[in-house]
Amino acid sequence: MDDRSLSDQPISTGLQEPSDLQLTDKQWNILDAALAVFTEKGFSAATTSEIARQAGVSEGTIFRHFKTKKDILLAMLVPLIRNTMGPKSVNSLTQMIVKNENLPLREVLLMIALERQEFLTDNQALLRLILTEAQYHPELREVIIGEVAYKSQEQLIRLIEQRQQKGEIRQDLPAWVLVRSFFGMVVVYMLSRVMLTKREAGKDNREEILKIIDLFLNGAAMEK
Amino acid sequence: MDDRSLSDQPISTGLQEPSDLQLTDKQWNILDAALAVFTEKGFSAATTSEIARQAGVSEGTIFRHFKTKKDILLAMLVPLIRNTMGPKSVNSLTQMIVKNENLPLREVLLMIALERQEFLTDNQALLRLILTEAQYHPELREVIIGEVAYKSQEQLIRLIEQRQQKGEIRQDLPAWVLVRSFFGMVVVYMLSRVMLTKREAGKDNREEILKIIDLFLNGAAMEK
DNA sequence: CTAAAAAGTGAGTGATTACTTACATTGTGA
DNA sequence: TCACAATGTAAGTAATCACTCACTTTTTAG
Repeated sequence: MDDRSLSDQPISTGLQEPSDLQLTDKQWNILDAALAVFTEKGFSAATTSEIARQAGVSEGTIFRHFKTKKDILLAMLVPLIRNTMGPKSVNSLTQMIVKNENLPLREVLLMIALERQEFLTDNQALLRLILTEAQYHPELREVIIGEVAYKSQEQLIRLIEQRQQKGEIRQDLPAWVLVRSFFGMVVVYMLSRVMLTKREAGKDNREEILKIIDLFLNGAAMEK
Repeated sequence: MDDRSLSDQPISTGLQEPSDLQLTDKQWNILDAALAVFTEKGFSAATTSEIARQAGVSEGTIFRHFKTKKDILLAMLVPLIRNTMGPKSVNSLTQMIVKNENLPLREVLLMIALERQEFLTDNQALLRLILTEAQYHPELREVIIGEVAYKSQEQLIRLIEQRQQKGEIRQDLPAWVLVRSFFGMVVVYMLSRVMLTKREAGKDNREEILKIIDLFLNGAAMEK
């Protein structure tokens, strides 16, 4: 009925990770429904009665398992970030970096950008919810920064420093400037693609991403 | 009492622009209070009674002037974007571009980045509100894209094409790739600066921005 | 000055909210 | 089989919500 349900989302298996094994089927149903309702309406506009309806349980059952509405949000998002989004992001970066040490930087960056794009389009609604609610729930903000942002940046810095040592890229700029700049170029490209245009996701934009990588590597200035 | 009040915000004069002259003092008070409450709690969690309290009027007065709560939000944000944020952004870009046609691109980009940074730090809360609520109110989204995003991009594209014709920068990349990439580098740098670090805004980061511009112009690759 | 219109008010309005409680059902260990 | 705990539920609960209305005050026009 609801195609944004947790079970259809690429990220869904997150709630079944080790540290969440104590979750029963019913609790999982509730969090599944909560994801759908929260992503559609936002935390404040979502109601516990609608979550109950979509989960197929009574409202009392919800409050048997979760003390407050906010608890539902955090019980859903924090493990999702900590156990799934975070490791998924960081590990795929780590793998791509160590497995392709001898590939040209250009190729590695393309792989990273494409993987990032897939992740972003697959989990659009969820990411929007997380970033929106991070404004109002500091616990969320800390988990995102600590488990995803910081660790991902760390991996990319490793890649850059690896290539700096090989003499492939400039050593007169700190690695974090290169990392954040590349990240910014790619993410803003993808966001503006989604927001400003009607083009379908994942359609023949490999060439465009290659242009951005070209720009990142060779710069905008005319060659002398 | 509330240091986020409209009258203290750099953008505040927006509501007094020509097309809003029909606003009375009381209406202005209400929108001023609405800005404070909406930015603090978000649209859904904000209550009309608190807006009334902060505006120093009764709740009935609010609904005498605005039909619904959503009307308050739009009556506040749409003119703010259309009459102030939009023109301010676009005009300052236009001026910097035409006034400095003979300055090195590096200098012009620095001016643009610094001006952007000032705008962003001065209007942080307001921008957060706008981007958050744009998710749920398509009218807002359209105004932002049409009045700010599209027109700003247009100006930057003009700058890039101007410099492409002068042979200063590469002509084998479409202007929009250069524009969005530069924008992404700068904005993500600023956001990560605000979110990940504790550094005070506007403090000695001129050098860092210059590094980003250097990267944009000359690329990450080792010079051959 | 006056009368009508506009603006302001605070006490409602019914609907809805997150959450509770009293009770029923189910699962479990001996 | 039975006692008891865990789980589930529908009908609450008080609070709060956006919004209205009957009425007073202020502004305006002739």
